[in-house]
Amino acid sequence: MGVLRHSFFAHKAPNVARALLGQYLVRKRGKNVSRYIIIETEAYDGFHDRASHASRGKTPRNEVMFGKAGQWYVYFVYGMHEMLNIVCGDVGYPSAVLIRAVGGIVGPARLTKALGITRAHNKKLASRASGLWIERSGTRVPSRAIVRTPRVGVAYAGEWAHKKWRFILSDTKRRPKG
DNA sequence: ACGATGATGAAC
DNA sequence: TTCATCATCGTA
Repeated sequence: MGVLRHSFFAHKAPNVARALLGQYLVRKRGKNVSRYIIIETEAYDGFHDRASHASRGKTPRNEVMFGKAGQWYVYFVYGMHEMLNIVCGDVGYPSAVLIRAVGGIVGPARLTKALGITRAHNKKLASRASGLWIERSGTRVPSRAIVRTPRVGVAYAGEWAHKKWRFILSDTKRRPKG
């Protein structure tokens, strides 16, 4: 399936976060290519979202969030963990989606560790050239398969903390009882 | 429940 | 230059 590019990401982060569920995160290391279905995301959107790094203006760390959609934003936190985000929205409008979990790997720090993603990917385009990209899945995700919750670890963010900007692809393997 | 572990940004 | 904070995780 096709590589997702700028036009997919140039929208508001919550919409992109939801649309990413069921798509494939693809990692190429050497000659080995692995695909992982995206099952959990979080949106960080705009100047006023107090949970977002961008809420205190542009800084050296977060400047990629203000740039063109479709770039990776990878940052270091807690002295040991790397977090993988994809930049969204229009140039000048800071937003990004944190990829928190893929099939078989749950947790944003576990994900980057397992796939060998580091700050070296920061500001790189999500493309084959960077060895890390996203491909469209053929199958449609019905909205009833998506669970929305508040974001994790942002209790400090006041009223922004309870926005339901975390999107989870619920277990589809169950069939309706009948 | 808590410590690991270091970059970041704001204050001074 | 110092300091509190941090989009987490493993061990207890």
